[in-house]
Amino acid sequence: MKAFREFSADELRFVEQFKIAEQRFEPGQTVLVEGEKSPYLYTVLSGWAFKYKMLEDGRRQIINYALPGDLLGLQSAMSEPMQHSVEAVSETTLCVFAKDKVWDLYKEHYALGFDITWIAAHEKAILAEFLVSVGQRTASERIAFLLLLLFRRARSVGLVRGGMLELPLTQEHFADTIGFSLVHTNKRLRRLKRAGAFAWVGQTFTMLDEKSLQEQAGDSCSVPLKRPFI
Amino acid sequence: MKAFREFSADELRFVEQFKIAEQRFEPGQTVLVEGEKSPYLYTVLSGWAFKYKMLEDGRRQIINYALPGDLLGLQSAMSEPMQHSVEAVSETTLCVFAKDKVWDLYKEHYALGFDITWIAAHEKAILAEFLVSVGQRTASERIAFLLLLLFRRARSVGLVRGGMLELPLTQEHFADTIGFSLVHTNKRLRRLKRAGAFAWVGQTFTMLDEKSLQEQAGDSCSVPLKRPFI
DNA sequence: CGTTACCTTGAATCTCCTCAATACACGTGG
DNA sequence: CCACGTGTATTGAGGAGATTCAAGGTAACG
Repeated sequence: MKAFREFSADELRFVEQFKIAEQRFEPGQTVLVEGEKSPYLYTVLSGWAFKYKMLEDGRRQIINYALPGDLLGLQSAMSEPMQHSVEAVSETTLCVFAKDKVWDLYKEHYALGFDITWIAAHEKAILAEFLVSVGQRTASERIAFLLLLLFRRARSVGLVRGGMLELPLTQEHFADTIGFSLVHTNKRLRRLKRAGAFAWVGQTFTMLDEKSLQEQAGDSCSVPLKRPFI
Repeated sequence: MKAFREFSADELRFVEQFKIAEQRFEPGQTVLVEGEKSPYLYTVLSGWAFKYKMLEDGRRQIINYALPGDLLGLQSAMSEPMQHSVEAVSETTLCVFAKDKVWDLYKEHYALGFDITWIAAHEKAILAEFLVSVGQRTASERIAFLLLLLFRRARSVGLVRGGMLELPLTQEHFADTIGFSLVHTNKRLRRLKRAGAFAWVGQTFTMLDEKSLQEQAGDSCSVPLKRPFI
């Protein structure tokens, strides 16, 4: 849980009493709902979740994925209603914090406050990357880019062993992330598979040629991956 | 410049010595470059700017617009290289801060640190809205949505007088924001104009029927607009 | 008066969407 | 054990939507 930055003894003590509980969510279960205020702030301990927004007619856009170490509910921790919903993909364990102590965190442990800002800025960078992808890249590029991004993020938190990764997402998740229909996503994904830079059978993703995949993504996947906090 | 939150006397004093200078940029001038580190942190005092990323082959995605009150260069203020470039649209005046004092800000004025996090979280919300737009909405919806968003943000900082707004953007900016070609953007924009919810002649945008435009945007334009800091 | 920047429009082509059908794995209940 | 439903993956066909290419128009500016 604290594989990111070395805390001081003081900070450790604070974080420990800041933590309320751990909570488990089943696949498909909703963690947070757009428009509601949550009294809690979460971090992911294990599992995959995703943030999304829906339009009235059912269209869904996945905003970002949450892997171990990521924050959930920062807006609501700042007394704003949630701007998106969050759903668990796999079985997911979250660490629950009391949002009413966030203020104390800034007051008494400014370094932690700085870290939270850093995380928010970092997530902005990821959203910007997604935006470039959805706005400018072709279907194949978007898929390659998303696979690459997820693989690298997963690797950076130790989820990749021997080039293999347990990837619990469906093609529908992919479609709703890259902004194409499920059918079209499927067709382009099949083509990419045949190109051979990766294998994806069942829930097991295997990276075979990362450099090649990066070329198919139109290069540039430049998301920084280290993270300082919690 | 401080139309957002009431500062304490202490905070005011800090912000004033935190501020280094004011700097003016001409239309088209580049403020920050992706990949570089800037020793400064900026806020917009007047004018319009935009944040964007480019792909190698020249495709450009506009990430967000910066209006008076917005922060520029937060990542670089946290010792990270810039994740996007920034360019001035109109003549723009920026307030320049020393990034090496950001740490002091968190240490001695935690409320300001909290505000910065708030701003970052708020911009995440805007990026998420853009992502939904580019990923899910039709061309017409995207244009209507963007017009609505810009109009409301401009209004919230006092740039709208009598339903009229000086809008210095070109259709190319629009195209690169919503993820369509310039030609197609033009055709759909003309149609929207004929629908009559707004007028846009030269650089003058006039809102005629905000509710109607919101309907054409597929409703929901739910971006919060108040802002606490600087 | 020529250049530049921006807006506008048509035609041909290609991408992507929708509809529809099939296939497979899984779990459940008869 | 098998029939059945459900969720996911796959593929084809036809049509809507977007792209590119190309051409023309206007206004501003030196």
